[in-house]
Amino acid sequence: MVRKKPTLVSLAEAVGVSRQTVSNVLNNPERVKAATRDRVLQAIEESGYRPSAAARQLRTRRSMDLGMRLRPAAGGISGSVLDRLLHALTEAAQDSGYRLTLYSADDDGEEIARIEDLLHAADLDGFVLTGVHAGDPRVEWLQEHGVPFACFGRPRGGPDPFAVPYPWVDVDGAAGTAAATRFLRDNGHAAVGFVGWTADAAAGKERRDGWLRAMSGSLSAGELAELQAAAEDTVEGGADAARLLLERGAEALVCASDSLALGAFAYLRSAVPGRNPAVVGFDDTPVAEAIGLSSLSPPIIRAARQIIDVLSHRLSGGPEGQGPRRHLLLEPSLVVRTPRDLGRTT
Amino acid sequence: MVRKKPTLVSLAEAVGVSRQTVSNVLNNPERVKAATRDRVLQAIEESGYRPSAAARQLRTRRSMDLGMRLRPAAGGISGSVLDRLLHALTEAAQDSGYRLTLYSADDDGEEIARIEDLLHAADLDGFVLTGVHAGDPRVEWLQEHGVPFACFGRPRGGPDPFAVPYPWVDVDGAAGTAAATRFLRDNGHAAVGFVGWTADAAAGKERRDGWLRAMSGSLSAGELAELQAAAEDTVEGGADAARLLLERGAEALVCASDSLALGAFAYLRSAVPGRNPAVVGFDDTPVAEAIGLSSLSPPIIRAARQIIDVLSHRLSGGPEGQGPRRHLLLEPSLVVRTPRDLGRTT
DNA sequence: ACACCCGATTTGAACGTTCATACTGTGGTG
DNA sequence: CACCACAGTATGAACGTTCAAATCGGGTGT
Repeated sequence: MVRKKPTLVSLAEAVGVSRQTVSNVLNNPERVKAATRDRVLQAIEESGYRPSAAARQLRTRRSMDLGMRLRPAAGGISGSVLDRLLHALTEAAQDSGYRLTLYSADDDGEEIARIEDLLHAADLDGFVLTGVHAGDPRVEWLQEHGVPFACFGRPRGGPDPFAVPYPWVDVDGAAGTAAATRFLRDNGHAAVGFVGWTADAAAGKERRDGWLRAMSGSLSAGELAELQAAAEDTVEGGADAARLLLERGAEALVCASDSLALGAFAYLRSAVPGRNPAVVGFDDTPVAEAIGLSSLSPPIIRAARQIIDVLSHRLSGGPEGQGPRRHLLLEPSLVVRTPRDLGRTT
Repeated sequence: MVRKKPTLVSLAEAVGVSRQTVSNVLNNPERVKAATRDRVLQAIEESGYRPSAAARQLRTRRSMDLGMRLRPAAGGISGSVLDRLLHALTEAAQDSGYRLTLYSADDDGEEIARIEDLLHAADLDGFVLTGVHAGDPRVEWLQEHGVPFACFGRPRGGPDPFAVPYPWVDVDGAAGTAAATRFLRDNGHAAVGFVGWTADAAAGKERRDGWLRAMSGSLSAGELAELQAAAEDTVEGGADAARLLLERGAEALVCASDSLALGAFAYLRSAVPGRNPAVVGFDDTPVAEAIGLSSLSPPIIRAARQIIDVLSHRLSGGPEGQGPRRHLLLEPSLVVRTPRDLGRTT
């Protein structure tokens, strides 16, 4: 059976020093003589001592605990990005000695209430925000109350995101679509089309710009205008857009999402039976892997690492000027797959 | 600006009572006179007081915090079930006043180490286990140390799951496939085939049994044997199996997973161009919705509710005999969709 | 009138840690 | 030789809560 939990005091008298010395071994090792330190460390090891988070938190008002909202209806084919972020954040936080606490809220206002709750009651040290937009009330509230936070996603729809004082990481959509476009062109497709969204202007425009950048030079502006289409972010939308662009002479397609790409993929399959569809999606969702669709994979692990690093630096009172960059744009990597042919399998 | 955080003491002297009275208003309201209670409650309201979780935890050795492991490679098309469970658990826990803390671990042994950590350091009150199997070392360890826990998923591969002393919730696979089979038969398909897994015997067998139950009576055992196939849990596997069963006369298919169903769906699409494929998947993953595939939706929210209820009952020292059932099998519900036709959209 | 009980409230102590400060001994300095 | 600096260690207090036990004012019963 397990003996009674060891504490600083019980450990101290076992070793024959004072509790503060043991505490120092853990928190300020340089203050204690090497010989003493070793004896204490060994005793800690043997007893399996773990400092009580509650006691420490009560004294220091820090919990080593970060909060993140779990969006309720994260469903949909691309909801998975946030889920993957969550996984990566959990690991990154754990590696840095932090814990991750989840909460749910239906809207921004409710989230603020939850944050206030957790801040007062549980002394959370910082928060990870997703889906921030210009004039976001959560950002305002957190800044006003001096609460550390970091965002996944730039604040869209406002002034230059690089000018805001708070940290964020984001995926460089333009770099992604540009890389995908170059890849398709290098593989012999001169006329690469782009399928974007009708809604969500900012992110969609960025992804289109990447394609545009990689295409310009070889085609006229008029020709390029013919090679792009906008649709709702659904499979049907993608199929419709693919049909349209195919008629206009597109030979390959870069899509703003995997949903669109899935539709385009399926359409090309049935419309041009002989050939494998040259389609690239965005976000590299599980479906893409399942059906063998090439897609742009966001560097979620890097992003999570960055979020934790920047929060951890801020929380340990690191120097203002130094530390990880405040704003970070990460390029997605193109995952190339060969489409699975399901119709005629042997 | 925010005033200094109120505490029991500051509140108490503001109202003119002792700290213990305020504490009692919160924890044992019946002990304090109605008039006093009202005065205190109002003061709490006005001041926005929140009891300090750390102080409470230090004193009571309870954290109101539950732990759950986030599996590292939860990817794949059906990883989403656990993610959806996580969402539902977050909400259910929050509703019951608990918080959810995540941790990651690469295997069961590492998970035990993490649990021990969190137990000592953070006083977690209980854990949610996923993917338990017969002779699971985590279960053994938790039981031995008297730590409350609840499982999502029955312990497979051992004796009767209903005989184990610890609580679990699970999805009734047989009920699901039986319902799907009946649905297809009611819609005029006499020969409904089943596509199962080669691996993962227990869960796969159960899903097949449901189909068998719903089919038996109308067909001979020999005919039924012809109408089932086993494949790897991939899209190609599903397509291959669909082709095979189609040749053997199947008119509709019930599949053990959405991956298989997706493959079968795609195959039927291209093999029998005129008709909409009559295929039902399992788990109702986002892909199913995207492409219009009917699927069996596991009652995740109910399951989460149950897990929290059973843990919460145990933790608040509820009577052994009463409270929520220890073992709960929940029937998935069939989500019927009309397939999207992407080839010939107008 | 006295002892007694009971509901309502208060007080002292404890949970395990860290901060601020106080103490010790040793070696160097005026 | 008295003094000081300093590294190393020890002590008191505090963080905010809850448990256990003490106190306070009325009634009641005899």
